Amino acid sequence: MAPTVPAAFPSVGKELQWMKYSRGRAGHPGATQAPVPSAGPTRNAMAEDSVRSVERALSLLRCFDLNTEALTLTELSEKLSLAPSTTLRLATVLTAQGFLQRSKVKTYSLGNAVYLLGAVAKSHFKLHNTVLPHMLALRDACKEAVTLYAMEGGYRVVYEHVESLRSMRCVVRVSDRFPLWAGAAGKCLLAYADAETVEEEIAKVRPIAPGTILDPDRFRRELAEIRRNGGRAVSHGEREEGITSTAVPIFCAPDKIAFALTVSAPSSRVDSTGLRSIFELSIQASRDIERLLRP
Amino acid sequence: MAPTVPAAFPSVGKELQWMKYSRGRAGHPGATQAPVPSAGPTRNAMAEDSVRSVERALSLLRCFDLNTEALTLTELSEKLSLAPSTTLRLATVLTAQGFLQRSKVKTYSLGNAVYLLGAVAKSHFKLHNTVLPHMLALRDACKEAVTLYAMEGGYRVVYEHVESLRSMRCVVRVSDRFPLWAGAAGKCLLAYADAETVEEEIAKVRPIAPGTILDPDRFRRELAEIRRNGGRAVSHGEREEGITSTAVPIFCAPDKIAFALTVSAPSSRVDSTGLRSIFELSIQASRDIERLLRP
DNA sequence: AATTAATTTCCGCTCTATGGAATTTTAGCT
DNA sequence: AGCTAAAATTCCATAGAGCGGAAATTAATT
Repeated sequence: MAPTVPAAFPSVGKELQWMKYSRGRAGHPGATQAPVPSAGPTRNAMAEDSVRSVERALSLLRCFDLNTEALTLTELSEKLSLAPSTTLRLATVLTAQGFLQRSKVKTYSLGNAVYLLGAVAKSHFKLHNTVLPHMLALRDACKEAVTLYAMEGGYRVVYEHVESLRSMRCVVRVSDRFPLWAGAAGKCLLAYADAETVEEEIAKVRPIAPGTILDPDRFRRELAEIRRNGGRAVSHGEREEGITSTAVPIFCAPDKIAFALTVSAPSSRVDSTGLRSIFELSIQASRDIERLLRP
Repeated sequence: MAPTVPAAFPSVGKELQWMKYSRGRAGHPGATQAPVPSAGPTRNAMAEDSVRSVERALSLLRCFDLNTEALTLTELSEKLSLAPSTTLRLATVLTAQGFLQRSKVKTYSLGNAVYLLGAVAKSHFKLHNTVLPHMLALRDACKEAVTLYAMEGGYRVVYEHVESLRSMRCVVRVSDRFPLWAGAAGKCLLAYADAETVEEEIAKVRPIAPGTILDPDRFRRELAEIRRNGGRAVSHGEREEGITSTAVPIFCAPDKIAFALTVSAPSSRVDSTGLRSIFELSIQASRDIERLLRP
């Protein structure tokens, strides 16, 4: 059902978790993507050991993302499919504990407790602390932006990012989420996903850039090709016009992908020999990182 | 009762929240401080609108701080005064949602959801985005470390910090917490707190550095003096030997302090004229920041 | 002022969340 | 290894926490 997320190196003290999303409900046309955390009556039969109110409270926190700074009570209760009274109660508790804050115009946003806890998490995050140096080195070698993606809840989300130093750069932010069905990282991650997940993603495809792969068969063939190449994936403007990017997998076990490591650049700066050297450097970095994340 | 925290500029979209702490239970002797979030049966009579399980789950998250990377189930349930079975259930839900992660040795630590949400909170945090530039400017002017503290749960916690560029520096980390009864920032914050809070803090005093003010009367007199000086506070090795630091208040309303802005340096680098200029620069920065946070 | 929408309070019912006790697993010793 | 103690996990009957509908209040809009 829900796209199972390959658990990352358990030893890293960092395991990616599944997340269930409700039907995408179109959303604002503006933002690239905006998944809706479901906390509603979608109580999938099983789901043992649920502490419903806690699950809901956490889903409430997840309603906020880089493009969603503030939400009203109504918006929250709609996103969560919860009664306004229930939503209010949860929001009140979260606010009292500093996980949310309320503006005088009665909108909620993430509170200082999240900010502070985030700093704590960051300081302990092995991923952050050990991988970033390697990404920096790769950036310096390629002179282009380097990003680390993981699959999560039907998206690829940015876990780490290092900007290029050129004045024209490709920039994303930690916590940004993009579709799996467009772009090198998406294909790389999907190449090692189960067929079910792949089909789910293929069903979502829609043209968002000139290079978007619209033909399902071509998409499937490309995934197979990528797997045959040990995970190397390229995209020419699939997600955004004029960007060429490469992706290589970071495995936590044979054929079990944890992350995709990408290098992104304006297409004009990348020729075929450049591409080859980027892959070489990326693969090397990937090997190093895999070793780092091992037990 | 619980030390009431002065609400910061409500308009900033950032309001500091109270938090209740149980008796300090000594804690490790190593770390400077380690408050224990109470989620236990200390259900203070009132406390309406409680969603107990959510409150407990949030307290569980708060068990982790910069000095507490991982905790076992038992440690958690002790910290929270909850039955192991209850703690396990909460921890399981938090883990399933990515707010916690479990290592193979069965210790819990903060999960990637916290890391990612923290990035979101940071990107929206007006405080972070508007204040930091001013702190950087102050650092450049003073050539010394600049830190922003707020009072919270009987501590002063670091909200922002900019390091000095000298090779000998005073460094703290966002989310670090220190006592209110030692150091310039603590005195500055207490100078505008209510008498009850002040007395609570005075009761906690113990010698942690050569400069610690042990005499209650002297402490009270100094707070009065600070208030008379518009909030300017100095510390000579009160919290840590060899560090001199200054603090000035950032008000959100007349006599309502939101933050303390400090400059910290090795005592050897600060003479009385240096101190005067630091205060001048700090006050100016404080004014600027207050204006920024106004609306 | 009138209308509508959003927020908040209230309350009775249901099923969730609880913690003690029992069981299993893990860790620590000899 | 075998044994013991501690920690983790499962189970379950029960209390009462959390739920959401509906009403009341407040704010926004015309």
